[in-house]
Amino acid sequence: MATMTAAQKRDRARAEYDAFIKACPTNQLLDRISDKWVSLVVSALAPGPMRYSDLSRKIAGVSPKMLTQTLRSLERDGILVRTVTPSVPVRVDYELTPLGSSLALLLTAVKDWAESHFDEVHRARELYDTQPAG
Amino acid sequence: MATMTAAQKRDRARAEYDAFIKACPTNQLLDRISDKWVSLVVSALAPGPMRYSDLSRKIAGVSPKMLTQTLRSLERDGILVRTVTPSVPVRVDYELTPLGSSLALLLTAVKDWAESHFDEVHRARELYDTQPAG
DNA sequence: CGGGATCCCGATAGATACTG
DNA sequence: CAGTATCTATCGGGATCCCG
Repeated sequence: MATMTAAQKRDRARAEYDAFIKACPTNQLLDRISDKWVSLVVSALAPGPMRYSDLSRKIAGVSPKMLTQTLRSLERDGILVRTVTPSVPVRVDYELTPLGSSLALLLTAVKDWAESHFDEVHRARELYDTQPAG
Repeated sequence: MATMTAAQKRDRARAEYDAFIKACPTNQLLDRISDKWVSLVVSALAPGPMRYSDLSRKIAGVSPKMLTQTLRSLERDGILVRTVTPSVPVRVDYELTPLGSSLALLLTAVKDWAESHFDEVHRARELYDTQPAG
């Protein structure tokens, strides 16, 4: 059993760590924001409501599965609302909630940071890449 | 070949879309921020420099591989600096750069948003989950 | 039109073991 | 102590088919 000690210690550490992560709202929402499609959907909806097919056209590279999946999770989180109009061909509209709009603002802040520091990062990368191995 | 048309169309769309993504600094940095370990490392280093082993202890659930990988990419991006002290047991310190500190600030903003809206999201989720299927 | 269900694959996180 | 190398399990995500 002595050989498992280290692994088990880390296991326990991870358990505590996981609890921390779960308890921490930041990380919960961080991986929501981080999701590639989430930011695109939120940005796409920021100007106003859109239909499903409009979204899939505007976002272009997304598969129906991921679009639906993203929309559902965002709906669940109260980021947007889904409105079904039972016309002959069903019509579904998606629209940001106030919460969603505030998320859009946060994403804007991230975007601003990214844009204002992008060249710095870029230069750092080039410098790093030209370094000799040692 | 006619059967591939739809897929190929989407493929081309994805290609253009990918180009857009690559050109857009926001997305580049967004998936940096979004990375689970990045936020933890940056937060850990915010108060001051730390050694490799200190980091691995403080962050707890991380494997050496991921820690190194994360540290390297952050170093490359100019978020932190790596200082090697060739003592008898080698000593390596990691420290945030000014750029890294500004990233820490951004993460704080994200954290603030997350904390102030977490209960909203939580309520939305509960509401959503209690909805009957239809 | 707007999805749900299913299968499948490539990427990647993480464990483990070894090295300077 | 500070990593590196390798292998595997997991999973996001795309393709496809089908339903309401």
